[in-house]
Amino acid sequence: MARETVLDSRQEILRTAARLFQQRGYDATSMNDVAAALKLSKGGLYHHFQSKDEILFEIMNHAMEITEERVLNPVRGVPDPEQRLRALIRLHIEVVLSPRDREITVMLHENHPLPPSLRKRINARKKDYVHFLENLMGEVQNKSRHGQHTKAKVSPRAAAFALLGMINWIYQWYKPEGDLQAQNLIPQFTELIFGGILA
Amino acid sequence: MARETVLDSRQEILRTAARLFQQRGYDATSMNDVAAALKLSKGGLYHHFQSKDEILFEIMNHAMEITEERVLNPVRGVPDPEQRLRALIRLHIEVVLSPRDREITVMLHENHPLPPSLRKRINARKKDYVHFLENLMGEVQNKSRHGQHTKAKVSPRAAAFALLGMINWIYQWYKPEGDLQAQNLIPQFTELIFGGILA
DNA sequence: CTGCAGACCGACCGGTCGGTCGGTATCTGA
DNA sequence: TCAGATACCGACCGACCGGTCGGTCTGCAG
Repeated sequence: MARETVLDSRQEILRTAARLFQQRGYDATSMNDVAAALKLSKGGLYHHFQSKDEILFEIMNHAMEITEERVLNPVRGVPDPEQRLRALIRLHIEVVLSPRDREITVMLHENHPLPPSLRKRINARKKDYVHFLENLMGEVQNKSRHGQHTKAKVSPRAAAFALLGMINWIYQWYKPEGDLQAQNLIPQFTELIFGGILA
Repeated sequence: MARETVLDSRQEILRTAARLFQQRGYDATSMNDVAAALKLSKGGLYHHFQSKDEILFEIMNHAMEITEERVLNPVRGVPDPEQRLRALIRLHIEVVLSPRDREITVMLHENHPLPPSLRKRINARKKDYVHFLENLMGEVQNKSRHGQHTKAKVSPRAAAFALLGMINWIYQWYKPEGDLQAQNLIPQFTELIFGGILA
């Protein structure tokens, strides 16, 4: 029981910290702010985490685990490459837009403050994602033009970075009350990518 | 003559500050750092600028002027919508990747630290750019399917945000020594967008 | 030669930051 | 019941932050 409550405390701290970091930015959020939002003293907060860096790292690591579980794992189960890419686009957009998963936005925006050793570990996980997407792009292109001897105009790598940019930039302009919402966004970005990589 | 040297000083400070802000981040760069890089004391630095915020605002404003002069103005001179969009993509990518224009990256990344009143002024200029691009996307689509009664699958607005995301995200992963350089990037992103919006 | 203005210095200010620490309240398992 | 572990408090630290200020140096106009 003790073990679980310890983990629960850490998780709750991370959730609150992620919310504040997303709203005000990492540097502009003090440990006092985080503690106060949890109705805790700063000393109490340092009982659970060694440093502010550790909190940021755990948030980012959690963000990578969220992408793993909510995007990559479901997607791996889709046999057809084209459907797999369609699923990835949809799930990735949903994760970025999910108000529940503020860790994602923090991970996308706050890489500077992390000390180099921790940043490398996050970047390694990001690179795995890029490679997965790059391979998937190649598969979709190969399958679509199987038999034909034409070559795709857009390389899988460029297409992967383009898609990541489109989606990961959403948090910079998206307003939930705006006229461009998730339901419109998913099919449109999907069409755009498929039209682009199969051209 | 005096007037010009004053402006030169301010410009040189802004250039150096932009470089440091881009490398270490705005919050992580102290006014002492900026002053030291200019071989100046902090007091001397405050002779030219009233606050750190003012420096950041001027950098961002300068970034918007760079886009105006190096992207929008040249592009406005292109009569054909399709060629206009092609030019915009190329010039926008070149500006983002130009090592000389570090202000752009700072503007893309550091919006949080700006006080609300100044941030609104920057955001207003950004919105103008989005609207310009949105209209251009619509023009290209209309011209391409003139006579046909089909409707484009991707709205101009979604396409505009997608393109901005693709390009503005580049600074997050681009390595000048990498295998994906500006010369490869420009035609590939161009193909991807045209394939996508005309699909 | 003089006097003034702009450029600049460096000591200093109040405040805040991340982080520490000694001590206490609370809970748990034997 | 009681000992020990865990959770937590709140005062505190040194460093550093953005910003100020009195004063000095220098170059130019009259």
